[in-house]
Amino acid sequence: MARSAAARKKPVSEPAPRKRDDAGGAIPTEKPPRPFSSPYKRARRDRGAETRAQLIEAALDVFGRIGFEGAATREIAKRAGANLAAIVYHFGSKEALHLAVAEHVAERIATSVGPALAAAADPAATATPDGARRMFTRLIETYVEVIIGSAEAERWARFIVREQMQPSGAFEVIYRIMGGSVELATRLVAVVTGRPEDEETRLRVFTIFGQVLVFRVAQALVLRRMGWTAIGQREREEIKRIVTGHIDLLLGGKAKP
Amino acid sequence: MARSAAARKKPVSEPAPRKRDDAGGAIPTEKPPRPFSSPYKRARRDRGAETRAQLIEAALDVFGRIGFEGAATREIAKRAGANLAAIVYHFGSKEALHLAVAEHVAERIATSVGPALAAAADPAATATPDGARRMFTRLIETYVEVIIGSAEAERWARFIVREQMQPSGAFEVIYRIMGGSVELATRLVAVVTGRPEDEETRLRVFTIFGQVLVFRVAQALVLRRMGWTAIGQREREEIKRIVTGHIDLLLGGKAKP
DNA sequence: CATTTTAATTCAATCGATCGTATTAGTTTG
DNA sequence: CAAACTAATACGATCGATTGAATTAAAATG
Repeated sequence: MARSAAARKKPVSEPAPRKRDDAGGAIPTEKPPRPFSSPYKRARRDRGAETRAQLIEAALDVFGRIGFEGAATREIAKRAGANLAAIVYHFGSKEALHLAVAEHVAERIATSVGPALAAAADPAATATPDGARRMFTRLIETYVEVIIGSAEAERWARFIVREQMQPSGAFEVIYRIMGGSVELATRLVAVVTGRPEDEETRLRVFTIFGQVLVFRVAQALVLRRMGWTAIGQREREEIKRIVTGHIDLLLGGKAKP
Repeated sequence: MARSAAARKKPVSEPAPRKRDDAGGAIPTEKPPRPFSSPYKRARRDRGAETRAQLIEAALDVFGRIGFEGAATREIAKRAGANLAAIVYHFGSKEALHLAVAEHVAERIATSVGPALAAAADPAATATPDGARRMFTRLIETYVEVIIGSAEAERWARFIVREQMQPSGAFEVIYRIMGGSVELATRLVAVVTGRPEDEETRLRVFTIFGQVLVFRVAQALVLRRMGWTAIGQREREEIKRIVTGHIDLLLGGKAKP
């Protein structure tokens, strides 16, 4: 009864034109893409795109800091400069917004590490142990920049780690890109060491990722211990140097440069 | 007016007789300690100790999983088998309970890694690089057990990681024990490598801790990637083997066993 | 030893505030 | 105008916290 009116009004449950086919290797641009140039047919300029984007950005921050249950939709709307009803209008529910944030994070990560991933997936570049090692090192350096570099990644990390500790439906979305990265990295390491992609190799890859990850998830401890106020370019280069040096030590004697 | 009655009744804001002098290296027993034998003066038996302990245990779990803001005091009280009002009665507020949990975690960690820390701090055992290496390896193995070992430690870890990503007053409490561990580990590594405790050495120690930490903060990813359903004894031993092997590779050629 | 007193603790009921969501009227735009 | 979108308000549920009475057991008293 009371449903009919609502059903007529809202385009919800088809979360947005933000949807892409299936993403994959494509590299989306930073800004929300315009639908077309302007055949002004049904394609009215998506006025709500900006609101959606701001809601997602605000939600990413609030969900990451406070957690899903604790996060208040009013706070998210306020930070996004949007109306409270906009959340339900654009996404359908708080939970759907949470999922949209996960998809956004997955997309942004794909954008950030996509080039390095694509390069590493090139069979030609990974034919020899030396080539694989160079690709792997580059991949890890990229991860250093992404994971502890950008302020944006700080928000991603909070959101993702929360999902790790209490996985929800959003974990599935995140896993697609994360799992692929780990899988690719494992293949590279297997080539470098000349060993199969067995349990040991997979675990070793995780420990290498952990060497970067620690600077993100234990950052409060790191900053205090190191006497740093922030991890800037200098600190990042130093971390890169240490970690790549460790990789050389761990994956066998370093080849000539 | 309405205050006088309340003021008379509650012992709050002096959180409990649970308070110890300053803890430190002492190893508290599991059960709440009796005040004295019984000079039956003012020392009545602390009936509320058990309720407090159960509230802290329940709060540790709920805070760790849901986060501070999202956690419901009703849920905590329910899990503790206590009344909702017991939280305010024993701790004063939800936030004070959060701090009490942090202190509890710090105490329990001190108990768990205390022996390994004390052994590692013994000057005699760390006089030679080989001795220092053995101590460091033992320390890391202890951390594997603590961080990804017991079910209890799993709850600690969730709580601590949350504090790292969004430090609150509880971070200060946790840092006391964590910072000391990192400092000691750095000293050991410096002895092993024969290098000073400079920035590089400190960073290297973090990367080694990261190799363990990753199995906690990215556990959902690890489980799915490895095809595990949980990290049990077998998986833990495998992780220990990998990480200690890495330590040998990283800190210089392994000495004879 | 029996009783009363007293403080510590637990309990159910309840408060105002805020939560996510629903509803409806109004505004903007092609 | 019709569709897309925002603003404002309402609603039932749940939040952390408060209250005052009931319960408990040690201490004081006779």
